[in-house]
Amino acid sequence: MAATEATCAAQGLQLTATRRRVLEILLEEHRPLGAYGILERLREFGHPSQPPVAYRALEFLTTHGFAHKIASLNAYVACANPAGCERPAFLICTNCEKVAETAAMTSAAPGVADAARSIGFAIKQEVVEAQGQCSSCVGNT
Amino acid sequence: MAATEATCAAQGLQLTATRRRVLEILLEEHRPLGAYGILERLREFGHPSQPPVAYRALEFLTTHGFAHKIASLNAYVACANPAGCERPAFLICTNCEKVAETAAMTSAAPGVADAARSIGFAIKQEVVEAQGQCSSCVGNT
DNA sequence: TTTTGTTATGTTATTTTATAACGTTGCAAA
DNA sequence: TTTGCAACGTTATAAAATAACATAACAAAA
Repeated sequence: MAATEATCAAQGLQLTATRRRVLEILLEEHRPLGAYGILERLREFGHPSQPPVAYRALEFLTTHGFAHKIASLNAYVACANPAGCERPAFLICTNCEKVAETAAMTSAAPGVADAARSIGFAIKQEVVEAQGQCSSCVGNT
Repeated sequence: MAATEATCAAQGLQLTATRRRVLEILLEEHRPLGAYGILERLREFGHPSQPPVAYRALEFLTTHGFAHKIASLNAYVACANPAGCERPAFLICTNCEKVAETAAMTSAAPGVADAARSIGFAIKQEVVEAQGQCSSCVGNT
């Protein structure tokens, strides 16, 4: 949260009340939350809670790397390392639903980078999401 | 298509009319098609076209590796190599919408595999999707 | 042959996820 | 002091996916 505030201050980004609240909600949960789950939480706090409210905040947060969308779940998580987040990849536990974010310094998927280079494909963005069981859940279910 | 037929025959899978038609539709398109796009095409051919029709066929096709879901697009593509498809990864052109499938022999994302190992996470499935521009589209848009 | 189990289909309705569109507000720069 | 811009509030709707339940087709068991 502090890192996010710092980044916003440094870059002149407006961390408005709703945006901040959505980020707080994501940080409190330790698992991905759907847009409508976020809306529910916002409602509890008396915020406006029509869908665009959540989607706008999420767009801001994901655009600037403060949160990420997990495409295979249609859900959102706070970034684990907002200060220096590049090419994030995710380990999604199908049992407890928690998500670990790997802060790969280099590409998480060099095999893909090689394949891309060989056919002249210019990669702009990577989505790398692994599903499985976290250490606490291995063996269960 | 031939490979798919062979696999179905070998494994006792029923490649029924609708399933076959959906796969043909995906093979004809050279780009990912949403479930409702598929339904439209089915309708043109006089097939029943309620949503579950497409989703059931897609579930069959994806479960057995004859097609893949592109999670970041909520869309589907025919598998480029149904005979020996493991750990597929995708290069998605944001300009022309075509998708190249890389048939990585090993994990497309070893960085993630390493991270997983180090925290005791057991990976069951990987989603690797890169967005960018294909060789024909680099420079455009 | 009839019954039974299984797999696939047909259909209606609903849920879940996401965006379009349009007016308003707050604030800073011209 | 108005003009421009970014963010917000709200209504409506689009797009994606699934729940639920009835029917059909067919092979194996009785």
